Parts: sequence; C-alpha cells; structure tokens
Amino acid sequence: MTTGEAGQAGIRMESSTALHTQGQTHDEDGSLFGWDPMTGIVSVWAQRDGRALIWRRVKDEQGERIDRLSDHFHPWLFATILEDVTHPGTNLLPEGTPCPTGHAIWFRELDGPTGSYRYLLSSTDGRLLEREILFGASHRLNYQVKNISELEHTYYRLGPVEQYLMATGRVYFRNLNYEDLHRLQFDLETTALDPRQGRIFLVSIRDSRGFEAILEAPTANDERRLIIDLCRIIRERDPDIIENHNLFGFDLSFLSRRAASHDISLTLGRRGPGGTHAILEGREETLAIGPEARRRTRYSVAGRELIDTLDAVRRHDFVVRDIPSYGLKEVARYFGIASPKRVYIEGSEIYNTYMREPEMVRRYALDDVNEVDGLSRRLLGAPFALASMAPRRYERLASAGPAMGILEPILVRAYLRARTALPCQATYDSGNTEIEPHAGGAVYLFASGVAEHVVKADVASLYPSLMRTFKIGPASDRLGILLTILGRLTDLRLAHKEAARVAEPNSIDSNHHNATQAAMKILINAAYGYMGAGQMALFSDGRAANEVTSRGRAILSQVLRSLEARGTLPIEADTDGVYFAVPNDWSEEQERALVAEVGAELPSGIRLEYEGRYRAMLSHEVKNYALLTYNDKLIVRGVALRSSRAEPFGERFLRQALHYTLLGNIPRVRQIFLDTVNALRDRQLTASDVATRVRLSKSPATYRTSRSSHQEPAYEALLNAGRDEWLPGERIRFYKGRGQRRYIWLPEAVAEESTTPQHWQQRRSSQSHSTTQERQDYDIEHYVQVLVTSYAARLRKAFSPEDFNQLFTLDQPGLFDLYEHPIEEIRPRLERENAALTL
DNA sequence: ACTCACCGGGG
DNA sequence: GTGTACGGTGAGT
Repeated sequence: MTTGEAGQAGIRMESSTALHTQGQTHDEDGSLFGWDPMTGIVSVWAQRDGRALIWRRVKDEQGERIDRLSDHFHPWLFATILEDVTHPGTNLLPEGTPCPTGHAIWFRELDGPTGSYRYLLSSTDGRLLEREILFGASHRLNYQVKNISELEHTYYRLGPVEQYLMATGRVYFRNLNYEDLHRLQFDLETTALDPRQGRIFLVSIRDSRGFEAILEAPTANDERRLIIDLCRIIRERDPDIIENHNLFGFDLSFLSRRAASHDISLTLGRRGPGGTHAILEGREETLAIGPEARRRTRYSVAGRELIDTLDAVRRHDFVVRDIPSYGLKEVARYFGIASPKRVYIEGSEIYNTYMREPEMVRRYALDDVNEVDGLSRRLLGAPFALASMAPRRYERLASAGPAMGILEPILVRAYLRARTALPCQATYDSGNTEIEPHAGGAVYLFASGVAEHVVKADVASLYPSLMRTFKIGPASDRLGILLTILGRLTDLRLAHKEAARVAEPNSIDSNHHNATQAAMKILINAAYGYMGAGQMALFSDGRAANEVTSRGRAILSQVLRSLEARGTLPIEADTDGVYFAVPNDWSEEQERALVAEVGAELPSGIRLEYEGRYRAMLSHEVKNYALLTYNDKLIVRGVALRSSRAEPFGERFLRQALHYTLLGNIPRVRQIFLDTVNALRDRQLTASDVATRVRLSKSPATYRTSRSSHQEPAYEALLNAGRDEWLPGERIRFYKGRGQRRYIWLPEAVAEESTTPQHWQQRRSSQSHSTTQERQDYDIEHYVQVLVTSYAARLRKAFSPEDFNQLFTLDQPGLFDLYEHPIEEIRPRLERENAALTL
C-alpha cells in the first residue's frame, strides 16, 4: 500500500498489516472504546512525519512475544479557516482525492456553525502541513508565525500519538490484563540528591517475570559501567513498562545527568524508528539559576511506557485525601504492602551504611522496587483500564487530569470520526453574554458540638446523575457525545461492579472488573467538572454546569427538609451528603427505612444512599468533625481537628480526649488532661514526646542570610547543637528547652542506621538508658500552653464556655471555686448554628 | 487576620 | 509540548 492512495480519507490510515480487517465495530461503543479491533498494543510511538510504530504483546502457539508494526498515518488538525492553505503554492485537494506525489494538503469542510473548527486538514507529512500553514498565516497576519501553537483559536492540533490513535480508533491493551504487562522497576541509590554533587553507587532492578538484580559501583570509576549495564539489562529484559516512585523527578533526571557526564546515551527503549534501540528523551524545562530545579522533566522513550507511582499516589489521594505523606515508605505502609522485614534507612545515611554494611543497603534497595511493584498493582489498574478507552498513551493517562486529559480526547476522537466540526471556545464566549458567576454545591452547618446516634446519607454520584436524568450536557456538544458516553459508562460501571462482586476476590477477573469500574468512575466524575472547566475545555459550558449545581442544591434542600419533617436533626450537609441525628431508640432498620423513604421522594434517577451510622459525632466546623463508630473506632476528618505541629504527646491527648468526649465520659477527659499536664510537669515525658518534626528547606547558606532578620526554631536548634552543616530536605526533630529561644535538636537514633519498626519499639522499651531517647529537659510551661491552646482548644465546640474552662483549667479546683456544676455533671452540648453557607 | 511564596518527592 | 497541578503551610505584614 502507498499512503497516497489511502482511499477516500486523507485522514484514514491503513496498517501495514491486515490484522485489523475483521471484527465488528460496536458503533455506540466506538466513542468509548475506540473501534479498531487490534489487540495487545503495549506502546505506540508516532512522529510528525506520519510514521508510527506499534508494539503488540501477542500470544500464540509459539508462545508470547512482542511484535513491532510500522505504520503510516496522515497527520491532521482542525482549523477554523481555510485561508492559510489556499495560496497558489499549496496543492490543496478535497479529502479522498488521490495524490501520486503525496505532496498535498487534503481538506474537508465539516458540519458545524460559523466560527467553529469547520475544516479538517491533513497531509502525508505533518511537517509539510505545518509549513504550509505557517507560510500562509505569516502572509495573512503580516508577521512571522513560527509555531502553530501561536494560532490558538485558529488551529486545534494534538500530539502525534494522539493523532494516530484518534484517527485509527486503536487503543492500548485491548484484550490484555494488567497481569499480562511486563513491568520492570529500578531504583537508584546515590551518594547525594543532586547529580552534580553525587553519583550512583547502586541500582536495584526487578520485574514482573521474577527477575531481580543489584548493580553496584563501589567507586566513582565504576559508575559508567553501571549505567551501561543498567541499559543493557533493561534492553534484555525488554519490559513494556518501567516504573518507580518519583521516576521523573529523581531517577530519570539523575540518571540522564550522570550518563551525560560520562558521555553515554541511555539506550533504554525498544528498537525505534531508526531500527536501533531508542534513547531516552527528556525535555528539561529551563530551570532558573535558583537554588533548586523546580519543574520536572518529562521523559519518554520509544517502545516503553514510563510510569511514576508518585503520580498515581497523588491522584489517588486527590479523591480520598487521607494519605499523610507521599513518600514511598509511608505510602507502602499506608496501603499495607510493606513487608514486616522491610529495611529502613534514613535517606542521608544510605551511602554511609553501604560503606559499612553493603548487604543491608542491597536489601533496602530491593525492598524499594518491591514496594513500587505493590503500589503499581494497587494503583495503576484504573489508568490501565482507561488506556483501553481513551486515545492516549498509557503513560500519559496515568498522570493526566481526568477532564482535559482523558474525557476531552475521547470527545475529540468522536468528532473526528463523525467528521463534525469541533466547537471553538473563542466564538462561544463572544457569542454568549457573560456567564453568571458560578455557584457550587451547598454547604450547611446546622449544629456544632456533640450529637449522638448520627446517620450519614448521601446521593450517589449526584452531579452525573443530574446530568443524565435531566439531560444536561454542553450546548456545544452537538453530537451529544458527553451524555451518550456518560450513560454508557454509568450502566457499564454497574455491570463491572457486579461482576467484581461475584468474582473470586483478588482473582485476575475481579481485579479487571474493579479496575474497569474505577476507571469508569473517574470518567463519570469528570463529566461535570469538564463542563465547568472554562475556556480551557473545548466543550465547556458554564451555563450547563450551573444548572447541574443548582439542581444539586435543590435536591439537597429537599432531602434536608424531608429529614427535618420526619423528626431528625440535620447536623451538617455538604453538596450531596448529610449527617443527621436520630432519636436515641432507633434501630438501624428504622434509619435505613427513613433514608429509603426520603429517597423515594426524589426524582427518578437520583438515588439517596444510607452510608453509615455512628454512636456520636463532634461537629466542629463544616467538613471538620470526629465520629465514633458503634464498634468504638474514632474517625477524625478535616484539618481543624488535627494539629499541624503534631507533637506526639498532644496528638495522643487529643485522640483520647475526643474519644471520651464522644462517649460522654467527661471526668475521664478531665483526668486525661490532668495526667498529661502532670506528666509534663513531672518530666515523665521524653523529648521525643514533645518534639516537632520538620523538614528543612533552606541550605545553611540561605539560612545564614535571613537569620538576622528572622530566626527559625528548626535551624536554631541545629546551630545550638553545633551543627552548621545540613542538607535541604533533611527531616529533623527539635523541641523547646528551658530559657528564651532555646531550641534543642533531637537527633534520630544513631545506635543503628536502620531498624525495622518492631526493633525500634523493642529498643525503646528495653534500653532504658539510651542517650538521645530519654532527654527530658523540655520547657514544661511552654508545652503545657501548647496542650491548652493547641490541643484542648479543639474540643471547645463540645462544651459551654464555663464547662470548657472548668474542664481544662490548670488550677486544681479549690474548695471555694464555684462552678455551675461538678465535673461529673458536665455534659457535652450541641448548639444550633444558623450559618448556612453556600460555596 | 490575610496575602504570598514555597513545598511536595527522591539519596 | 507525545499540553497546562494544586492544595496546604508557614512566613511576612
């Protein structure tokens, strides 16, 4: 086949293989899953010149292997005008007209309103297309246009891979399971964080086929060899995916800097366009001369997908908002994938430890890559499933925003396929009167303090349900694609949820269905946000977004009125959910029946769900509360009930005090308070109980310059200890000692550089005279004040002012103190609030 | 109290 | 550029 005769469509491509010629296309699902049946794609590389490479993982009688296909496609873009390519030098032909020389620009006029992207332009070579446009535009605008991106509202152009996938209807991973991927993790251990100051001394490698290796460079002279070996091993193992935690921010940038310093190239890819192994490509975004490089570089390599589990963690936490730290070790523990035998070494001690005990560092480094594998399995199922829907690379989908990064490409693919004009935001903006200010979900605080017998109910997928029920989609989406796929996704998601439920837990099947439903949830939830995305989004529609939220507020009001009418007490409500208190003698069945009753009054398609019941709730502020479950678990939500300082003694106090406040055992709260005060005053607490842990951001030099104008406790603590060297990023603990401005550094345990948490516990309890752990020279009154003002204060809403003062006074109540009631009679209170906020 | 710059993560 | 982060925190006023 020659590209010139690519049939009626200048856009449509033909494969060098005939693999995709059979297999039916489901048209309605084509917009969601693509339509080309080619299976097993694990990577795609495409270039502006119209060349594309596809790597497929195929399994047949001969076993499993990777096939590489070469392909050609016609690079394309949307245009609002045709003018730039109508000059005499351009061979402009209607789409579908054969061109023997191949030097043509094809065009097609699309159905769409004036001002929209009504022209589809394509060519055998995208560079030719761009040259012609730049030439024409420069002429038209009377200045030198250097890049298509300067012509923002005239042309809509995507990256080559997106163009290829959208034009062909191909997607990644069709008929593959996550477990089929060949994933490799590697982790660098270096002598410093900065590649100008340090070098790689060890690399751990593992892959999903059972391979494990350690490469070492004991001396600086060995580093070059190590890098070459690392590249060779990756080529030999030939994984589809390379993964690590902070892969882009650290490992690849460090590696490429060190490789450059040895003048070697990182041949990590599969055989690329030139037939040789592809070299890692990175785009350093110019870092200013400042102390540190801020922006991250995106790396890519032909034939493999690069996955940073840090991105996956961020995205996960964007939804759950519960991960305290995004560090690999912390996250691994959070997800329960850290091995009990995991070796922990403080970052700055890794190289020192290696010098003394190399075996320990080897184990540490392998633990790292194993945890990355665990994280990937836990978090990358959804992006994997998304990659079999959206026309983008897996590695991009793993870090893309769900609206602009995933949903929009799906919409654009559908418009391209339907040969329909894309809306142009610029024309919509000017055509419409100013969009009214955007109002979001309603947030109410009806009561603060302690309530008992609390129920949580919420509307399942409120915004998507409203969009679907009331058919609210972007006006500019003339094909109605967003609502079509929203409906399809909602139905399919339910089916996958059900399939996951009946599948054997943790089986490949259940993982697949779970990942797919999670991916669909991401898309479903993105639909509303996408409409409100403003001029960023091609199909945004502020008016439609407003209609969704206003209907949402109406639904929430209806639920609240209905709950009140039935004798329950709403406590707080936020957009789609409400906490409310029910009479003491209600059973769970009664609660559920109530929720069902209230839900039955809502429009069909809007489902109110019973989410849970709690023995008690401390309502502090909107979105800030503590819950006690019926099996005695304390749940704390919102920043207002947490301390940013996080001295261990205060955290401990607050949790216990919250717990007993919610149980109504107020004498016990007083007792805990007094015990804590006494423990402080009797110096029963250790320095580590009162110490704050902070991360140093300034280098010694930076701090020295700002010190005279403003002293910072953390650095003063180090300087007081005679330490005038430290590294930015280092975490230290310190506490306040006696005397003005006396801050004391609390070094980490130094007896062993590494220890498992279990060892740690043992050492603390068994070695009673360890030097650093047992220091007690803290400033007693300072920490008593912290206890009162920073921790006890968080219980203020639970009591009347008098009761609160009595409960947390530092004076032992004397005989003559006249309090309204004795401690035994204090009850937590519940105050009605009249503040109803709309955010 | 409120704005503003900076940080995250990696050895 | 094989596209655009963002939300929390502590310092400074």
